[in-house]
Amino acid sequence: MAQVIAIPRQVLHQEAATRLRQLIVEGDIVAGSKLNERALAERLQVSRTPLREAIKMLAAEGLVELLPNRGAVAALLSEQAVADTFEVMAGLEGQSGELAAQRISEPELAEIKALHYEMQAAYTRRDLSTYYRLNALIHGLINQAARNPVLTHTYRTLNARLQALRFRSNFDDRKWQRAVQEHQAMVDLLIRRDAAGLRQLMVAHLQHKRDAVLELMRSGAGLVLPEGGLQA
Amino acid sequence: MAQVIAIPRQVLHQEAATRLRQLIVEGDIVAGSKLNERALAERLQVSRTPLREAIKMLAAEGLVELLPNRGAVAALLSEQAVADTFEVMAGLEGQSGELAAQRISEPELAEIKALHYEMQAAYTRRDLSTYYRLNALIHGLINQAARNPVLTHTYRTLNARLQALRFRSNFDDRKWQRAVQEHQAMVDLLIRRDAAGLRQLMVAHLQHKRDAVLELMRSGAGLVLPEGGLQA
DNA sequence: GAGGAAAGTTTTGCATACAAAATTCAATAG
DNA sequence: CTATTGAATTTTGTATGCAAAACTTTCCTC
Repeated sequence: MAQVIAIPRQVLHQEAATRLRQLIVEGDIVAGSKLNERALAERLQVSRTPLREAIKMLAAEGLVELLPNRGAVAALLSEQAVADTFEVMAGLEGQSGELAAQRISEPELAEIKALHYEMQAAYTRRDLSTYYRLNALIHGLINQAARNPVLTHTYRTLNARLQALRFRSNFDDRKWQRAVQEHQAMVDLLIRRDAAGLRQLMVAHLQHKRDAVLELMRSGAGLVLPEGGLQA
Repeated sequence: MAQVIAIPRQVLHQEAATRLRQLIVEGDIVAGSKLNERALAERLQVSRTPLREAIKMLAAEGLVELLPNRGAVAALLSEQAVADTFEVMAGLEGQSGELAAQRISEPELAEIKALHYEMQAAYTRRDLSTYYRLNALIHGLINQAARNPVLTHTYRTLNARLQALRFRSNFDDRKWQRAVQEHQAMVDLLIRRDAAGLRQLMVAHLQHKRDAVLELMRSGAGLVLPEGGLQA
């Protein structure tokens, strides 16, 4: 029997959804901007039919807002919506921490420790980009360690909305330092398998992050603007 | 200027999504069954295009599972998936309770009290159907009182998946009685604005509900089967 | 009768065509 | 110059047609 060579090429609407999600989360499509179907279809090299299906999926994920008869826009979060989202994220992170402390394996914990040291190095160098990448990885691993796919999915979906904001909230060095200290405490609590303690810490950690982001939103600074910045 | 008479007729893909969601959540479409596009389009009186868009939305909500090149099926939750979903729901309900205790208004509290008494009446009559309706209303109002639309949306989405199971978990009278007692305690804690207490209680309440549902799933009983039941 | 290939049928996935709604733009009245 | 009306254009929403994949049935071999 001939070996089945599986070409893993996804169906087009999945492919389109993945790429469009990436465009929005990474800020290539600016929050609030209109999604022109013809232009996007051209850009993604698909016809409008699978693209529209992809847009509907992202709308259900909250990354896109549908305006009946007027198409779709990349979701733009109000200050209140950001606060609300962080409030829920704090709960989900708290639960992640609580469950992770109960369920994490030694290899997982070792990896988190290693990433934590790398992150400390990035902090010492004030390398914000690397810091952010490692920070996201650590939070993701803690979430994974909670061993609950529904929690992971819910967490990732909400997180994508926040990432689409493209904020970089630790420009304030005092806050940045506190975040690093909190991360150190997370590792310690994980080692001690202190579920209640880790929950509490992660809720606080997220609240601090929320405060930093809201402060930046209010000041209008810190948001990574697209090429060309804002037009008058 | 002539008054604008808004005919609130939704666009077809929204209409289709709403009706298909209802069909799945209410059990008219059995969990695990295949969604035939032609047949469904016929049933909903739309063409396949908006129906497919609706299916993609429900897939993103977790009510439908997409099988590439093989269409879609109404999501069927494994025992593990049910346990995971309840675990997250417990966290969301706990947070709802915590926030509601801090933010609920007097009229909202009064309405919850009233519904609670009605629910006690339904319990006394062992009127399961009315009990379930009121129970869902009360949980929904507590969630609303938390004043966080993101929390509400997340809660509703996950809840829809569980509702699609069509379980009726309080056949065991002891468990049913405990649930009613817990509801009484919820009202008391809301009156005292005891946020931490209500969080704790609602987490426990959901854990008990999870246990009851899982027990029913394992026994195979208690699930409301479609007309005709299971075929061999 | 079991197993398996091949033809036939159904169903999904995608592109396209067309209708309807919204937007743009120009012309004109005030 | 502003506002408003209405035509022209663009864009969205839906239906349909066709190709490819999956599924079913038939028929043949052993």
